[in-house]
Order: sequence, then C-alpha cells, then structure tokens
Amino acid sequence: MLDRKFVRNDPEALRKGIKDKGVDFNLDLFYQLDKDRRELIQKSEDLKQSRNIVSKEISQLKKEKKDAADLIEKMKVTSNTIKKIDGNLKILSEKLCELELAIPNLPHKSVPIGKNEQDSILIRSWGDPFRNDLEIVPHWEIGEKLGLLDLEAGSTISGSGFVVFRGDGALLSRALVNLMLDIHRDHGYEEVSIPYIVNRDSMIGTGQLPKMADDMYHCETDDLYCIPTAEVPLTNLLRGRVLPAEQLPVKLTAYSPCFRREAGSYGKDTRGLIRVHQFDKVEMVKAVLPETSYEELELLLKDACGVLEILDIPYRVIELCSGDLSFAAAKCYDLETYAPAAAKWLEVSSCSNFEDFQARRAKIKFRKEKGGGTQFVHTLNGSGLALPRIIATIFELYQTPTGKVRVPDALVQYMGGKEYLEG
RNA sequence: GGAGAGGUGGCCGAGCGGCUGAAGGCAUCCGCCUGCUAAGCGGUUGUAGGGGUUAUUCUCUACCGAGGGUUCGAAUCCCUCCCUCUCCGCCA
Repeated sequence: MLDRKFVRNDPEALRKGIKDKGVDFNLDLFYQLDKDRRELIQKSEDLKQSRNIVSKEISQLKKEKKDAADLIEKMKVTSNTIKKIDGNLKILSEKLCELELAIPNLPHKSVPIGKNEQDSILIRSWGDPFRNDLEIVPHWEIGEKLGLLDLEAGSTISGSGFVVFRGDGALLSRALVNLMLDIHRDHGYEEVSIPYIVNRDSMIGTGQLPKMADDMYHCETDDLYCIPTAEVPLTNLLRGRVLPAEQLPVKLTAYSPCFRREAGSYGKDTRGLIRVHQFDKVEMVKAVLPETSYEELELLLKDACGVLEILDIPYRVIELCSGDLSFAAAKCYDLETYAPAAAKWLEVSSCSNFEDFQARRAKIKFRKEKGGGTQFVHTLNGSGLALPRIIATIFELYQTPTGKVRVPDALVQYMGGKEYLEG
C-alpha cells in the first residue's frame, strides 16, 4: 500500500509510476471514491458530535428528574441518519480499500523504465557458464538415469509439475538447504521455522492477495493458503509490531517448501525441474530503517550471490526494469544460472526492496526514540536460493565424461563425504 | 471434538448503561527535593481517521479481542466469530 497522503497530493507521480510498471488502474475512480468518503465522514462525525452533546443533556435532565422525551425523540432521528450514513460509508470504504490494494508499488527512481525482460539490464556475471564442454545430458535425463529423480512418480502421486527426488537426489536437497541456512546464519540472519499454511491477512500483508489469488493453493474449509514463498510467514512474523529502532535491521532466514499453481504457465518451461508446483527454497527477509534500505538491498544481493559462489555455480545479475517488477517491489535484482541443456538462463533468486509498501499493509513499524512517534520500516527479501533450478544446474554443469554427476566441493561435507551422486 | 475460565492503555489490573480514553499500580519521560545509594513529591506518556492552521499547535470522531444488534446513549446488555488458558477425549 502506498501512503494515502502521497496518493492524494501527487497524482502525476502516481500516474507515471503505475504506467511505468505496466499496470492498468482506474485512478480517477479511486480519487472520486476517496473524496466521497471524506465528505461522508464529515457528515457522520458532525452528527455524532451533536449526538454526544445532546446525550449528555439528556443524562443531565434525567438526573434532575426532568422530562427528556423531546430530546430523545429528536435523537432517534439523528441516530437513524447516522446509521444510514455509516452504512454507506462502510460500503464505500470497502470498495476504496479494495481499489487501494490493487495499486502497485512504484518503481524506485534508479529502476530502468521498460516493458518486459528485454528492457531489464545485465549488471554483472560471475564464472563461466560454458566451462563444461561435454555433450551435456539434460538434467531430467541424467537425473532419471542415475535414480536421483522420479518425475513419473511425482505425477502419479500428485499430478504433473510435482517431482520426487530419490537417494542422493533427496540427500542433495537436504544438503543444499543445510548449507544455505548455515551460510545465512553466519551472516547474522536468525533461522526461523515457520508454518507453511497461512491465513488471508498474512497473504494480504505481503501483497500476494488479492492480486495473485489464482496462483495460490487454497484450503477452502479453513480459508487458509499454502505459502508460495517463506517470505509470507517471515514478513508476517513482524506484522502489527512496533520495533525499537535499535533492533533494526531484523534479519530472518527460513527454509520452506513453496506451493505455486502456476496457473497459465502450462506448456512453458515444463521439462524436468524448471517449473514445478512445489519446490524447496531458503528465503531471507529483512526489516530495516528506511534510509538504509537500498544499501541493505545490495547486501542482500551479496548474500544471495555468496551461496552460488560457494557452490561454484556461474551466474548473472539482472536489474529488472519497471515493467518486469513484481506488484509489491520498488526495485529488484534477479540472479540467474545457466541451464545448458535448455540453453536458458533461469531465475534462482529474486532480491527485492519493497520500501514501506508491505510494512504499510502489514503494519510493521519502528519507534525512533523512546516516547517518539512511529514510522513504517522498509522490508526486503531475497531467495537464498530456490532449489530445483540449482539442482538442475548441478546435474548438468557437474556432469563428468563418465556419465556421473560430481558433488560441488562445498556440499561434500553435507553429503556424508560423498563426491558423486548415485540413486 | 467436549466442558469450563478469560480477552480492557507499554505491562499488571478495576470498572453500576450516561460524570470512563478509561480508577489504582508498575514502567516511561520531565522537573523538584534529598550531600552518594535508595526513597520522596509534582507533572507527563496510546493508535487511527477527518477538519482548520501549517513545518508550532488547535478541534472533532472512532477505538476496552473482531463483527453485528438493542438503546437517545454501550467497555458495561444480547448474538455470531476469533484467540488464550485449564480439564477430558482423540491422533501424530
């Protein structure tokens, strides 16, 4: 959510930001409803004030054992009017909130303006993605062949887009999670274990709802949602809190499975591990002082890159253009690794600064000094990292001429000393 | 799932349908006093949304778990829901 004062006072900046983000939004309707709402509030509150005053008179009269029937009659009318106005006001406010929740965050001024990924900018790259000059077997083939991956079992059990890892494939997943969590702990993140199913308020708090409703797995009976990322529970861990300034930055990390319906993506990137409905991920979340959030974004990016470097997996950093930014983000870097078989760069991490957009929705504040006022924090998050594509890259990049897959050095100790993967 | 208890300000805790934004205590901050320390005295300290003034403040409205209802008027009465605690049952 944006600051309503800003929204009212600077319609031009807002219009431009929404356009740069490539979002379609009826701002005029919003302004009209906002104006109507304020008029109704004024009317209702004037009446309430007079009601409060007269009620006191009535109580005074009663105390003096005088007759108050006249005033009571009058107030009956007033009360009914208030009820009517408040009824309308409620409808109007709900409509306005609904609209307001659909206003995207605006791009930071440093973000390149553009429509889609073609306009995003390559910031830098690390390592040689083509260093393995073998005829590379696609990860879905070598995975199946070595007994690390069972795609058919996944669809039998659940459906297409669900995968089963077996043997060292499963162990590799667990090893990656452990390695990542250990790295982040070393960098001062608190490790948290969180629920994977959350309520509606949490989903609204981080901005997945209402916009992304179709992409969520939803338990209707209880109105609960399977999380699409640990960002949701991690950020909502702070929901409604007022943090002392000296506690900032708050840095959290958690492993979780992520559930995504990927509605509308069928047929796209469907081979193997590239796009699945359930995957493992380690996530980092920060709540920081507003004036530090862009420095913190760079640090977050560095933390995410660090994981790839330790695994010795080549990557590149993309700065997303305005049109490619997610709904809630003001600025975002994507980390991509190269999958030789698909000849594609794949996103394995997304590091974003949401400024106070999420904090406003989730009511996360801080207090500058004791007794002072409160202010919204800035929130950031980044994957560190999403597993399946990393695994795909390992299966392909770490292939040996003898048809094996080598374990990246940093993972050997997490794999009980194993150097090659087998089923 | 069954039975009971409870949810009030930063915390603890009182509260007859009107005089309660809310007693009392603790904590906070400010000042006074006391030759250290401790204590004492007086004052102060919520959030949100409107409106006027504007980088000072003023004013109104709402908020006592949430949402409805009764009433001229509700923290206080009624209904629904949520959460916490205790006991029982059930299952990891």
